Amino acid sequence: MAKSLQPHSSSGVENSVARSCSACSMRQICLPTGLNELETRLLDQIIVRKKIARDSYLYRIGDPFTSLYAVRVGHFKTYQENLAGDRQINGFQMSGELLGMDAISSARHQCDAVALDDSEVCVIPYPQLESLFTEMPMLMRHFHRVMSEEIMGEQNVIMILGNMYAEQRFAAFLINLSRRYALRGYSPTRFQLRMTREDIGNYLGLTMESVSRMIAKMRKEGIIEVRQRDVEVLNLSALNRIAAGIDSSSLHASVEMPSVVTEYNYLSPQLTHLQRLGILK
Amino acid sequence: MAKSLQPHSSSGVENSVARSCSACSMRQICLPTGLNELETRLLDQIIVRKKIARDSYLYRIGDPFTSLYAVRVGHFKTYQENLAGDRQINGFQMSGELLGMDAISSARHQCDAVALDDSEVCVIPYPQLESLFTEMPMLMRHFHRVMSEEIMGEQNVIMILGNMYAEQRFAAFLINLSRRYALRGYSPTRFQLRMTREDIGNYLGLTMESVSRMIAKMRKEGIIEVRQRDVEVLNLSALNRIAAGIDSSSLHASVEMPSVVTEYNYLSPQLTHLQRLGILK
DNA sequence: CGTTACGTTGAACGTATTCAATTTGCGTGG
DNA sequence: CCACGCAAATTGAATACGTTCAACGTAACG
Repeated sequence: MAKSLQPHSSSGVENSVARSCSACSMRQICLPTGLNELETRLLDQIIVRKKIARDSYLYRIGDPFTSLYAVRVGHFKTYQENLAGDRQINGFQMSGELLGMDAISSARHQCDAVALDDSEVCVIPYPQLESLFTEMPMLMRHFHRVMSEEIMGEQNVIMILGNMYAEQRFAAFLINLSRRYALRGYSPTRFQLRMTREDIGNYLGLTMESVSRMIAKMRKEGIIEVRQRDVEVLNLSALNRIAAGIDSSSLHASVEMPSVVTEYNYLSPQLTHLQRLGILK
Repeated sequence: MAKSLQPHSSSGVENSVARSCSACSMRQICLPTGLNELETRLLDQIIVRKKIARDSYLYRIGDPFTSLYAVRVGHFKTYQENLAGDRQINGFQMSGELLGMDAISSARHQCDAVALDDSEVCVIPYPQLESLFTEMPMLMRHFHRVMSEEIMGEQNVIMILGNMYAEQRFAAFLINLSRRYALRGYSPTRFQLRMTREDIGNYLGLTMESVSRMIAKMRKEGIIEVRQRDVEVLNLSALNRIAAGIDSSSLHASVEMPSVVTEYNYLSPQLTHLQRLGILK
């Protein structure tokens, strides 16, 4: 194998392991979950990394499908486009999440995937991945779980879009982000929005203006604090109540009170009631 | 193997093959697609059939996940439920389609699945199915395509719910049904709605009343004829234009005119532009 | 033939959108 | 360092789309 093309290699002994799945902080969330050392190494051998600059495409609608992509660093959005040129954002992806699974059946990508930050992905050639499945049932099983999670996640979006008011939608959106950051070891209450208000609105089936109004409302009620794209969740249970649609807005949301809604456990691998109900991913 | 438990067996030589995938009219659409005779037989061995009466559950939210289900006869709806008890229908399933894939990751069903007709399903024990994948790469690959199609289908719903007006939504709904019936050898222009207006509205993020009004509007414009649940599509290209959002309603929709929208091919296994755009499944 | 579930239609209402004006933040150049 | 220009975000007022509420129809079934 050729030496690293990266400048500033810390030493000459830097080898493939140093940049392998085993050394990746996302290995408990990403594809190698549950694999042993040897298996991880086998998976490593088919993966290469790739940097994607902010606002540039990872892939585009119609591109031939060759690989899945795991986000290593950064964030992405994926969207469809209709004949009139309107876009619908399907989701925002962060580290450890897989992109491109919707392209398997048609062999062409069905979405555009755009980096929201300067990002880095692991390129996973799909035919080789499928070949590995035969030798590595654990990998296959986990892959199926990942696809199933993707389906669940989209069902949650369907619930949001089909059944919720603007305020509920935005609350559900924040809760979802909160939980995903918590899973990655980040704060569930303080994080940055990586996307514009317009992107959020598009994703939630609202306009940018409506999103802005929901933010203003929740700020006024002391549920969140937002400066630019920095979000602080001040009252998560109020957010949960709003998303669940059991918050009569006559109640003072800032008053913490025993609630019917079970507080969810940010780190539990088990699904909570709220997740099951589509409020969380 | 025991003799058939069914009454009225036409003869004593009726064996397992007579009720196998090889003999099933859905084999080109369902799981055994692409398998050879031997492989199909292996798949058969893990499958049993089950009848589900109209309005009864195939599975319920929270049920332990043991099997996937392929619809053999009849129709189903699947829906999620939120804390307030509101339901959101995720989809309607017809013959040859697979149910339960959203349960793989959590090992519990995430939806209720209810039969809209007296129906029959093939019960596919999931652990055994996964075991087969190791020996039958074709089966595995097709399964991945099926899951990927499920993801695509849900992305289409997201597009409908996030981006379309009531009229577009209903048009997209009809087009989707039309195409799926066509794939099964039925008429793309005459079919029965198996669900109530309320179910349609729920699925499309509308009320029953709105659906009713859209039907009335399209009838008045000569695009469809509807009597009870019998639908006849009189002007499919108008329907396509409406769904695509390129139909200025000032134009007389009943006048057939050259359109930017490519007429889609009902039977092509290839994805058309419209499908890709989320208007079709 | 009444009962019930499902569907249609009309009118008033409400939520989110549209359109427009302003504000804020940030990068660039004078 | 401030001025400028641009993109993103906020806010307000008018409008529109679909909902809600209510009354009426229609078909299936005992």
